[in-house]
Amino acid sequence: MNSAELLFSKYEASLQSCELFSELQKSEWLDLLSNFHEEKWTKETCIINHQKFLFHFYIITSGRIKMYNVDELSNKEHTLFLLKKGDVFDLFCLLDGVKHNVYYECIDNIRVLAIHMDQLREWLNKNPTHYQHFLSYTGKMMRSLEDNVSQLIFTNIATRLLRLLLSNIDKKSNKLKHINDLPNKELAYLIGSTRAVVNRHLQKLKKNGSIKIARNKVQIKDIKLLLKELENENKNLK
Amino acid sequence: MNSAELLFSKYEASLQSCELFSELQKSEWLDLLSNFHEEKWTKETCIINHQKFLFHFYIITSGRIKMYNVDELSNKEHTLFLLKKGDVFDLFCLLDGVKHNVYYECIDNIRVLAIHMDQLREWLNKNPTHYQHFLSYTGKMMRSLEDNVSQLIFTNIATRLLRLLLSNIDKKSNKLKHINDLPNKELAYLIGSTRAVVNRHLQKLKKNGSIKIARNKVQIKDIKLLLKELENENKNLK
DNA sequence: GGCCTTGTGCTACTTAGGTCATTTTCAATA
DNA sequence: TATTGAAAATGACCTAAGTAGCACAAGGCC
Repeated sequence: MNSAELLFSKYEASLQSCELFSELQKSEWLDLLSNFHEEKWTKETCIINHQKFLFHFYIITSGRIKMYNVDELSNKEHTLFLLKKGDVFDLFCLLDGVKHNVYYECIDNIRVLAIHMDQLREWLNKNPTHYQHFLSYTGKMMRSLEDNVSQLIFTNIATRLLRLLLSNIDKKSNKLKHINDLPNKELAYLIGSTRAVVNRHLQKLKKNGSIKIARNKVQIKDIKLLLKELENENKNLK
Repeated sequence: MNSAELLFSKYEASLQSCELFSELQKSEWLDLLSNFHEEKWTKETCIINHQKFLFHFYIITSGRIKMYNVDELSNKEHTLFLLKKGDVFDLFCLLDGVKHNVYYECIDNIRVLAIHMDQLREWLNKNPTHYQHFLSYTGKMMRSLEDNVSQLIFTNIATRLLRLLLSNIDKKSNKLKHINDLPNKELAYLIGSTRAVVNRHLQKLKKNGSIKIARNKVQIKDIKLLLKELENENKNLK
C-alpha cells in the first residue's frame, strides 16, 4: 500500500462525507491523495498565522475547529463556522489567494489531511470537470452566509438560539450534536450575542422543560416544545 | 457588423468594468457576446419570478437594481446588494442551479445584456481557464458577505450608516454616488434598519454640518467630519 | 486536601433601536 | 394654483439585549 491508499482506507468515511469532493471516484481520490499528508493538532490550538492558510488547504477527518472573527475595537468574538469532519478550509484563500482575516481554534484534538494550495490548484487545472463541483459548493457557502445575514437582521436572539439548537439535533438519536458540549459563551458567539443573554434564554427553556443544562452541557428534552417556542417567537414578530 | 460586434462597441465600457469577466480579450468577448441579447426594464419593475433567474444570466449596462430579501413573518425588507453597471446576476443560480430566494427591483430604467444560463455554462466548459476567474470572483463575494455579517454583529446603526456613506463617495468629485438619490427607507434597508432610525442619525449628521439632506437626496458636505464621527462611534465601543 | 480556573445563575441597571402617531414639507399633476 | 400623496421631521414610548457584578458550583491539578 502506498501512502495515498493508506490515507484512503483510513479516512474513507470522512472523505466520502466531504461535500467539496463529493463526486470523486476512488481512483480519483487515490490520485489526489498522493499530494496529501496527515496532521494532528491538539485541542485549544489557536492558529493566527494567516500565511499558513494561504499555502495549505485542509480536510478535517476528526474533531471540530471554529473559524472566528474578533473585532479589534470592541474585542467581541463571533464564530463564523464550526467546522467538523468532512469540512474543508480555508476555501476563501483557495478561491482567490488573498489572506483571509479570521482566526481558527481547535475545539477538540483534531486530525486533518493537508495539501499544498498550489498542488490542489494544479490538480484542479488538470481536472477541470471538478471546477463545477467547486463552484456549486461555493454557491452553497454563499447561500449559507446570506442566510446568516438575513437571520441577523430579521430575528431576535431567542429565535436564533432556538434555531441553533434545532438545527443541531441528530435525527436518529434526537440528541444534540456538535454543540452539546460547549459553554454558554461559545453558543453566544455562534449566534452573535453574549454569554449572559444566552444564559437568560437557556434558563427559560430549562424552566419550561424543553432542555436540560449542566456545566458545558446542553441536552434536548422535548423537541416539540422547542418548536412551539420558535412558533411563539415568530408570532411575536407579527 | 454582426450583433456581437454591435453589442461590444455599444457597451465596451460596461463590459470592461465587469469584474466577473475581467480578463477577457476583445476576441473572447465577441465570441461570448454572440449568445447575448439586450433587454430594457423600466424603473420600479419588480422581478419575483425566480424561474427567470434559473435560466438566464444578466450583465447590467446601465441603471441600478436592488437584490433584496423580505421576511415573511415580519414583512421587513433588507437590501442584500445594490447592483449597478458592470454587476451580474444571479450568480447564486449560476453557481449551483438552485432557486435563489430573493427579489429584484429596478431602481432606475435599466439595460441588461442577457444570456441563457446553459449557454454561459457551455461557454465556461469550452473555456475552462475562465473557471479560475469565476472562482476568485465568488471569493470576493463571499468576503463581502462575511464582512456584512461582521458589521451586523459588531457595529451599531450609526457606524453602519457612516460606513455606507463613506464607502459611496466618489473619489474624484467627493460627491455621494449610487445612493445619493434614495429615500431614507432605502438607506435603512441597505444597513438593516428602519426609516425612522436612519432619519434620526441623518439629522445628527445634518446638524453638525457633515451632510445636507433634501427629499430623496443626501449630499456630503464634509468628509473629514464624517470620518471624525466614525472615529467617535468606534471609541464609544471602547 | 486545598487551590485556582472556568462556567453558571441571577440581579439590577442602561441604552440603542424599534414603534407609533402627528405634523410638516415637498413635488407631481390635475 | 390647488390638490394630493409621498417622504421627511420629530417626539414619546417600549423593550430586548447588552453590561456589570457577585456568589456559587464544578472540575482539574498540584
